Amino acid sequence: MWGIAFPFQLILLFLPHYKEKDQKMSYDFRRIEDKWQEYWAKNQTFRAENKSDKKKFYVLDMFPYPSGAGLHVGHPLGYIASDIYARYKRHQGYNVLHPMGYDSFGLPAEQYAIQTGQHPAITTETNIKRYREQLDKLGFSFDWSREVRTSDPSYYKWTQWIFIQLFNSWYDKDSDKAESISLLEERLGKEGNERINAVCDDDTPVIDAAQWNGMDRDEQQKFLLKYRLTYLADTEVNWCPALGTVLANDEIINGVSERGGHPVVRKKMTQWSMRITAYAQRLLDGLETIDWPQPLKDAQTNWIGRSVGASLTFYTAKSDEITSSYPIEVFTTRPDTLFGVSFMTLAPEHELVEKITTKDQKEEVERYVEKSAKRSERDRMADVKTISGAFTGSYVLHPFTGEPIPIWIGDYVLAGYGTGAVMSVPCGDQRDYDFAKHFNIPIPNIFNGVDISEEAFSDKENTIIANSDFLNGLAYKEASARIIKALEEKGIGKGKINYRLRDAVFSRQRYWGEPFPVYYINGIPHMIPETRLPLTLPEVEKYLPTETGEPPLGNATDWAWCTKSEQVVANDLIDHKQVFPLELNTMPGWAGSSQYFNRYMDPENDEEIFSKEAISYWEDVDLYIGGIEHATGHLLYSRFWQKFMFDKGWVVKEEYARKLINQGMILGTSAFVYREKGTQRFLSRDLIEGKEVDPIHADVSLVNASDELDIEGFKKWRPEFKNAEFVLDGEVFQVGREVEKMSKSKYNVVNPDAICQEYGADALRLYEMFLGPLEQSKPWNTAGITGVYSFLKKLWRLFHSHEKGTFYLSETVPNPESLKTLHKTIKKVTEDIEAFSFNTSVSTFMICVNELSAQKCHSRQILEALIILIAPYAPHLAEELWAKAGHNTSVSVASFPIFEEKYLVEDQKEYPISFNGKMRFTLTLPLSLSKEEVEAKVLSHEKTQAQLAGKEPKKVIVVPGKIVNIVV
RNA sequence: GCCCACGUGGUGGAAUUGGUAGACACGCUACCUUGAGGGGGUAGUGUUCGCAAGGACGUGCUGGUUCGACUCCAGUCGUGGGCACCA
Repeated sequence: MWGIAFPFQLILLFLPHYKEKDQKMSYDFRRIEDKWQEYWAKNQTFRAENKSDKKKFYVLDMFPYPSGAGLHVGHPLGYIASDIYARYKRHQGYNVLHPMGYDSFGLPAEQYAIQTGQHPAITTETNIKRYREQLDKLGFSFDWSREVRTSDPSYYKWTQWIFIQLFNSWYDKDSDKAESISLLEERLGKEGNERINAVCDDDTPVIDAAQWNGMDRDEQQKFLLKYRLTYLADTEVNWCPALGTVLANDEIINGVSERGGHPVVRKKMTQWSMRITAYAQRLLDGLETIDWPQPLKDAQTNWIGRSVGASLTFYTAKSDEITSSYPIEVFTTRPDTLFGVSFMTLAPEHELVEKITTKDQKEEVERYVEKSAKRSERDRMADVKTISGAFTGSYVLHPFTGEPIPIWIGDYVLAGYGTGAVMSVPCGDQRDYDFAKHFNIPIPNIFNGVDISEEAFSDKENTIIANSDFLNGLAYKEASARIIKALEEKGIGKGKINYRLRDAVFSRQRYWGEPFPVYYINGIPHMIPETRLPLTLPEVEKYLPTETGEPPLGNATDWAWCTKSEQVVANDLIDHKQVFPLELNTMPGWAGSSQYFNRYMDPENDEEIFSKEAISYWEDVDLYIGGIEHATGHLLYSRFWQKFMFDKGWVVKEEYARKLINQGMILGTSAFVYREKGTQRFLSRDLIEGKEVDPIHADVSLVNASDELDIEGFKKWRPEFKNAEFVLDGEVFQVGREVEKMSKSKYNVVNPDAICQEYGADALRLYEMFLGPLEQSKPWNTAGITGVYSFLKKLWRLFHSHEKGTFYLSETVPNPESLKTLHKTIKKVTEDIEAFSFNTSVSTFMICVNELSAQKCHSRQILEALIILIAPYAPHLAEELWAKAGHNTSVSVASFPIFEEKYLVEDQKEYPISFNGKMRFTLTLPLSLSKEEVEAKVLSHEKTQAQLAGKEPKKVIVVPGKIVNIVV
């Protein structure tokens, strides 16, 4: 009995003591992180106030679409960076707005609903919960009281509201801003539209006041649609039959839908459009005023595609067969080459083709038109080399020479760009040149001293015009100005700036999006009253298009608007007198994300989109972090809406984000095992040379830091390989590695939850930053996290006394060495955060902790400063140490340490001594020495003499405090 | 084809903006510590010649500017991204 009891008592004696010491000493990140996440939530530590004497700072992340897959380690990268910056700004005394929300309308939830019948709102709710849990685990300092969800009626009320405001506006080119539609009506009633300089549909007829006043209300409304900033138009759209929806150009990849990969065809449909083209120039100009990455600005500049030139009209020649003369408008960037035109080319889809084609050519032209209509965009794109076209048989007359110019059609001219017609100048444009060569059309040379026998000459800068009447001898610029003047005098043309940017189609044939606040009377759209917003999404039985091809909202039974009761009523009640059908389309994904950054400023406001006080305090986003994939989508549309809001005086800044950073993508490091062809034998990586093998993806969690496979784990994971033979290289089986996009199908997805569980959120945050520059794409490799994990443990140990086994800070005056280490760190870390160079600040922390550990520093003065420095990066650990150091407020409001030069002052320098620019040895010398003294000391040194080997130095360069270079 | 970004050890990357290339980590090697470990520690680790001291080479490639170049200039190759028969 005693024999057992004695050692047992011994254990009892030692265990509690041992455990206690162990617990105090060891870095128990799970307990610490749970504790502080709870503390922040309970105390609303990061709640931002709209009224404050402090200066504001707004740090914004692109809000996520809550997908069913949850977050992988690539998603939080930008959030960690912005969180560090937000926390840093709080330490600097700013009132920081750092919100988060969800872009929760979208196709995946809808497709899931189609498959399962589950309402998208339910899936969305579930996904959001999951996202929130994952985000919370990472210790972000979001002000969750400001959360927005684009699918929430209290939010999309304001998306609908903005839509109505756009509907009620038009763009006046004279005032160069959006104006109220009632102003336009007033002017139309007084003077017609001849003097109204507006952005409007191309086919808008010129009318006088009498004509306007003579229209009935419906006709007037139809006419106004030509001006409204959001309008209904028959547009040729990318119709995807499989999805039953229209896709934007940027939602189509290689001719198939981005989501699902279904075929896409061209089709005419009545759609809502946004007149973003009205803002083309201002969207370009605005880029100059904001600190956004150049590649992103380039992408937007490209997308807007401004080109300067002239628009002019040619008239077709009458003939016995074609008895009327038709105008053909063209746009050209080279009006100076007008005398070099030797043919015209129309897009096969051009409306005039039918009218001007002669009997003789009819068959050929029809065949060609038919042929090119069949070709998909994809074919046309893939097949750039083939030159094809057909002659219409008709001519236009040259506006100055009167010469007849043959009219051709060719599919290299795009119906959707410019006017769908070009004046072809083969000597000055390679495509025109190739076309002319192919069809034996003459190529007149209108350039002085240029050989065009092999190719066209398109160098504007070195152009001297010849054979061109009054343009002879002029350069590009002068010739263009002269010809534009001449065209204007003749009344057949003018200088023009053309944009590639198209108006944005705003209708989607989907269920899970914002309903339009629109009902129809006689096919004319009317807005429901603002006071009745939001118009909430109706329930439907099925989320698919209806059998008659209507959008999913066509399945709703209660989807009609009663103008008397001002509410949604059953479809049965539609009488087209009081009750009218509602719009069946919904808004696209980018609608909800185009103003969310302003709504965060005052998210609970039910009276206004945001209060005047809120917008005038927060103004704009100081730092916006997100992916570059939104360059020509969200980031362009949101700028457009902001400019509109600015015109209306609702926001105070024309550009909503001063600075933007694109975080790079985190790539996966896939692992491969190699199976010998035709066998069940797997070979370790080093054994595959000369063998024919099939690489097979292995889950990255089965591979350790040395690329060794857990064979048993692999067999369990892929039971079909249970009996496979594994040929080892010595003791181990090695896998191959390859960097690919992180994706489920490649088994290289790394889940942040697992990492938090094993190493903690602070380690994950540090590691994501340590990986490399924020903007750069970089591969993920979980193995490396042990580096920052050991660093955190080392940091923890720095605050504990090994002897006492407890938390320990000394109150003694710090030694100069430790002060130097600290201030070196303050300097570097401050510079790094300001430059968004988070990877280098993590290394700086490591160096700092290495040095302080070596110095056995326990000084409160030093270590408390270090806690604050590191708090933005590892907030949980910092809070815990801060509390242990005796503080009872959150470290997040402590002032950031200030760098003091005096601690870094050196009195000597280890000079690198180089010969012909190559460093040979170093020499420590006092910094007080003059140039001459340094030179003398260095030259007399024995190592210098050895290097010189008796030769005389030709020249000695001394840069005091930096370097000595001796030229031999 | 046009526009943009980027090329540094076995790997991720650093370099005070023209001044000691490879900081800090991962990995690897050897050793110490622990009952054991996904623990802690010490030393080494660009390539190459050499027992060593020491030398040579080295930032995609070729030139140039400079006392001195990863850094600036010209050209070139490669990788990634955007746009694309845009008149």
